This record gives sequence, structure tokens and C-alpha cells, in this order.
Amino acid sequence: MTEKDDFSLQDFLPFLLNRAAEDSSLAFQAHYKNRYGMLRNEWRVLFHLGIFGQMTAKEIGERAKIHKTKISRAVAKLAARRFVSRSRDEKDRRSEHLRLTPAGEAAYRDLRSQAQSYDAQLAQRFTPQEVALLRDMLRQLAGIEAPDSQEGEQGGD
Amino acid sequence: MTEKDDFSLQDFLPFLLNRAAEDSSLAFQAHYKNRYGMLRNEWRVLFHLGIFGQMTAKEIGERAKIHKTKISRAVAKLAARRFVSRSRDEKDRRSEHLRLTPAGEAAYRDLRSQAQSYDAQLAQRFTPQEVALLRDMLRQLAGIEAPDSQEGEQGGD
DNA sequence: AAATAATAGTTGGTTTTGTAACTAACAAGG
DNA sequence: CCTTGTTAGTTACAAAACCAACTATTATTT
Repeated sequence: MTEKDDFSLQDFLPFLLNRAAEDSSLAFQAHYKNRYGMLRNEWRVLFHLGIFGQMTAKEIGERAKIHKTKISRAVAKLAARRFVSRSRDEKDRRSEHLRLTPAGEAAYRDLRSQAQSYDAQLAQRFTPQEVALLRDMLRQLAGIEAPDSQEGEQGGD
Repeated sequence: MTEKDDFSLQDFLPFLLNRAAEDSSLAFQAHYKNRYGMLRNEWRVLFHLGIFGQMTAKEIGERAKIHKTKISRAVAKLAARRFVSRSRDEKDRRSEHLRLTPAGEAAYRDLRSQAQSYDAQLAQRFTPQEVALLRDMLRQLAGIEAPDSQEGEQGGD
């Protein structure tokens, strides 16, 4: 099984990114899956609501670049488990405002601390400068604006 | 929609990695999907065979960390489309050796060149040093040994 | 204001993945 | 050998993702 070709898959950025993403997701998945029976899109929604307090499904979808059907189903599950509450916007009755219930807040705080320590654990392998650069580059690749310049200017789907 | 919490999802490595991976995969996906009707695991298998010439399903799975059922299905599709040929190992009739047919080789060469130019396009956003560091860090996070030190010592699943 | 278009979110049917159980072939121990 | 255990790969069933069509509501056009 020796290489007959100079191309290296293990240098190809999309491959590397996917592998790193899968690997790093796996360990964190255990927390939200085992402890709260959540799926990936569910913790993402939970985190958005935990961070921003109140959002509509559309706003979450735009910020996280998650398709609306995934949001819809994630919200439905979170609402069924009483982690989020929904309230119609009376100005525009098509949309509804989502926020965490106390139980949702508790789950969020718990998972946030798991996330923080897991992130630290990953970051630990590198110097602080390296990690900062890594995050910058990943944001670049993901089309996310830098954390300080808070402008929403996306290519859209 | 202003933050009420200091935790930033856009700094959380698993989130960033996933978003960057999804985004970077999207453009490359168009090539193998539209032109060859392939799925992600199929081009991965194709590339492994293109690079290494001949492998068993197990070897591909180990190297790419893809589960054997995904390999099995990917190989089945590639074989049905006459991109790979299978031949039983006569010493151990459980396993079979896979290799690309001429059509598979052609598809591989085409996609490889797409991959190379797409990778260059991604890398272009950064300095060569930054890209080199990025690849190193991603390999670290993905549990892939450096490209020169060719040892297979994985945590296993 | 009636008709048309656009938007927020949901639902249904198909494809893909995930997981476990399965078959076939080999390996080891009694 | 003949049971028991392992390994390579496949298959089956359930869960999840994908994509398109749908409902309800608001905005725009004539």
C-alpha cells in the first residue's frame, strides 16, 4: 500500500477540515447527547438562545447558517422537552420569538461549561498565538466575520 | 438580538471547524456530484485508490477513518459505475483488493486536478506559513500523523 | 380591495447515515 | 476435526438529512 501518486489527501483542506470537524464534534456530542438527548442542531439552537436571549427561527438560521427545516425540527423538539418557549410576534404573526425556559437555561449553562472546558482542552495542544490564528483562519473559511467587527454581511444561500 | 452572554459560538472550535468544513466542502462537492454523481464517501474511496493504487476496504477505512459500512456502500456504487474493480484475495478469501478501472483513473485524475486548484484557491487567502500551520493543526485535531512520519498509531474507536 | 408575490415556518417523501445483526472465511484451542 | 472466537465485508432497520411542496400571514401591485 505504497503511494503511487504525489497527491496527498491528508493535505487537502476540505478533507482535513471535515476530519478535524468530525473528530472534534464526536467528543462534545457525548455531552449533549447522553445528558440531554439532544441532536447537533438542537444544541446549536439552544446555544444561540442562551447567548442572545431571544431570537426567531429565521434569525438563528441566518446566524448559524442552518436550513430552516432543521431549525424547525430542532425547535419542535426543544419545545416538546420544555427547553424553549415560543411566542408569536403580534406585529407579524408569521414569526415567533423563541427563548429558553428555566430548564433550558440550566441545560445551556451546563453545556456551555462543558463546551468551554472542551475547547480549552483542544486549544491546549497549541500556543495561544497559534490558536488565535487557527480561529481566525477557520472563521475566514467559514465566511464568518471577525468577532469584533459585528456586521452581518453574508453571501446568502 | 444583542448578546446577553459572553460565550461566543463563533469561537468554539467544534462549531467553527464544522462550519468551515461544510463551507469548504460545498464548492468541491459540486465537482464530484454534478460531474460524476458521486457522494462524499465515494470520492474519498476513489482518491484513496487513485493515490495508493490498490487497497482493501479495510485499509481504506483505517486510513480515512471511515466506517466499514460506508466503505462497503461507496465501493458498491463505484463498482456498479465501473470505476473500481474488485478481486478476491486468494490467500484470504474474506477480503478483496480494489483498484481503479481506466474510467476510474480518468475520473480520479480529473477530480484530483479540481481538488488541487480548489485547495490552492482556499490557501490563497493566507500566507504559505499560515497555511502550513493550519494544515498541521488540523492534522493534529484530526488525529492524523504528520505527512513525513508515516506511523499508524491511532486511538481506535 | 382583489390578485400576486413574498416570507416564516411546517410537513411529506426520498435519500443518506448510523447501528446492529448478519454471512462467509479464517484462526485457535481442546 | 469441531467448537469457539475473530475478521472482512454486507444487509436491514431506524434515525436523520435533503429537498420540495405546503399553510398561514404579510407586502405589493394593479
